[in-house]
Amino acid sequence: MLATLVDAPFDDADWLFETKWDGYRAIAAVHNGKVQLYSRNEKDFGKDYPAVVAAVENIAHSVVLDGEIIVLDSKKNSHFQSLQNYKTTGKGNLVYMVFDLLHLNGNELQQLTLLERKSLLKDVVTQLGDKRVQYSGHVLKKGKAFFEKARRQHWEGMIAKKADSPYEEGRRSASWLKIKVTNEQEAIICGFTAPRGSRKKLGALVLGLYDDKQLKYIGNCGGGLNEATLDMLSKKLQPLVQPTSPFDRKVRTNMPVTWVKPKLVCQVKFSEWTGDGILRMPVFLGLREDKPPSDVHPETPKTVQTMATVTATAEKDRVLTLNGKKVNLTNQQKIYWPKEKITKGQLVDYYLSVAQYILPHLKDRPMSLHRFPNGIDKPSFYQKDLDLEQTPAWIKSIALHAASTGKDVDYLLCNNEAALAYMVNLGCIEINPWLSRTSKLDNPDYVVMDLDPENIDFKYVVEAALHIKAFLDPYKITTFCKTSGSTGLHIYIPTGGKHSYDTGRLFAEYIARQVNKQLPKSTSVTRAKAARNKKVYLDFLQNSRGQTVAAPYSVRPKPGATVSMPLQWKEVNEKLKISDFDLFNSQERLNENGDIWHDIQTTKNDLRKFIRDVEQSADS
DNA sequence: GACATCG
DNA sequence: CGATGTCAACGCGTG
DNA sequence: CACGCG
Ligand SMILES: [Mn+2]
Ligand SMILES: [Mn+2]
Repeated sequence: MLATLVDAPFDDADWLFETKWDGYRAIAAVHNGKVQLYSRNEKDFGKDYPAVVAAVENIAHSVVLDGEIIVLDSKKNSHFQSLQNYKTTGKGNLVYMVFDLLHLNGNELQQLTLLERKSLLKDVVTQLGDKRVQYSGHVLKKGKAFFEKARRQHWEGMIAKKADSPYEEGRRSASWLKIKVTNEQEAIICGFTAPRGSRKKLGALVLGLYDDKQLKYIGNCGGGLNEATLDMLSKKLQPLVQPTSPFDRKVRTNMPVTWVKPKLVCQVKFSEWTGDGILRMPVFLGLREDKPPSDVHPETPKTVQTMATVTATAEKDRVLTLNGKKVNLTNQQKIYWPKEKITKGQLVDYYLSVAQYILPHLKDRPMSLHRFPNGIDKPSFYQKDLDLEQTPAWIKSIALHAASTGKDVDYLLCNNEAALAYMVNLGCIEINPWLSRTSKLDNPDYVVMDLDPENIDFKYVVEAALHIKAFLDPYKITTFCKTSGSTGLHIYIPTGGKHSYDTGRLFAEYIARQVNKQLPKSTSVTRAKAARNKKVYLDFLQNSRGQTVAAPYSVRPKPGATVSMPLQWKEVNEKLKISDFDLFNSQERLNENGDIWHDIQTTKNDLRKFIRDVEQSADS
């Protein structure tokens, strides 16, 4: 379980607050006196910290502990530097500071509340009675005061945890928030400058990180480098020297640079980011040998999606200037998710933060508005027809004829941030675009298979999805899968706009019926609910003009503020859960991986062979 | 959520 | 003035 | 044509 970085402390009775210890995160599994100690990348720590192993060995139970390996100074502070020092010199008060208990004597505890788990953990630690294993305490509710203490003590920061939260394995969670006193950032060493004056070996480190998959220059760091550190860095960097810059773009450094392969990761602290994304006053803190360079991304404080900002942005209304238009945002503090206490303002912030990724999937597509003006637990309604009288003039729309009512409908087009924010302000929690665009309204860009489980375990949805992929793979047809964010999965099959809705629907029906033949027990192609109880409904009927599917990266009006998340096919497995992706953790995935559905519009599938088989089956 | 109408 | 009321989809399949 | 369904 990882913490989400936020930017300000808060008081809340549902939360508890712990010291943020500065060392290496480590899991210890103790079973029959045997100990496994490892990092969150499953790197074995046992050999590096035999003292910790020796201490936890004496625990008289079978346990799995979560904690941080640190060096405590006389003031009970931890510094990453001291731990580095311990590794080379063996000096310092090494402590395994534990804060969670996952298993106890064969019982899985993940589903207990945090407070229940910590209470059991405290008993285990007390019973052990070894100074090398300590229990990380907490304060309840008063986060602001605790943050002041963190500042005075020069801690790295504090962790806010939801008191009733379960333990979420391996995931970054909205129930654990990291609030830092100083800014820190992992960075990749990409080169170094020549030494000046009395300094030896090297002058400053040239740092970079991966932003949207691109290696980006983030500044030079000359602070925090003493003679021993310079010596160590120089030794490690020499073998990595290369003639050319690892950056795609030319970087402006004042000094000539010796470039190195971007392999070595370090931790720096800094005062702030400059406007053009450069670290101001960075100070080197140490190497992060536990981190692969590909994992180094901007750790931007999540100013927006937190308890913290709700109080900070406590104003009722906001006016944002987006795309040169003033967008009035009303009732920003209104609660849209009562249980999660997520506000309308947070929803706006989410969509603006992922706008660059979601907008390409919305451009020129008529929108079905599904409005929840009073949150997810109150009545909602659909709206397709805009009242152009009361719509800002800068909102683009298109008038389209509805066959069933014989009326013309003015559909909203969501082509920029301003329109997106406007939609959300109307109470649109989810974003429902057509499958076709204004340039070719009767030809969808993709055929969609909508997999809806009806009282059946999600693993059968995964199974059905993999069967659909396996069925299409032999035709060399590229398919894209995402969570629906509600209960099922969506599979998109790009058609290059070469076929009508009617044809696309026939494709989808053919696929659905074939897969239903393979999995008759667990799937159904019948829309009537009674006929598909305890089955996965292979819904092919969304492939029609005017019908919609929740867009990629759309939030859903569901508990947990889940998000429809594009997946790699290898992620479509037994571990996948709908709840893996929500309004809090989706941006981070996007910042790291970019839009993995970016290519869906340009993917060219040759469907000729497939069409032959569909026609053949229609004949017989 | 936005607007019209009522008391 | 605030309180209250009104309105905000559509296509497909089945019986 | 009304209704269920998403
Ligand atoms: Mn669905
Ligand atoms: Mn469906």
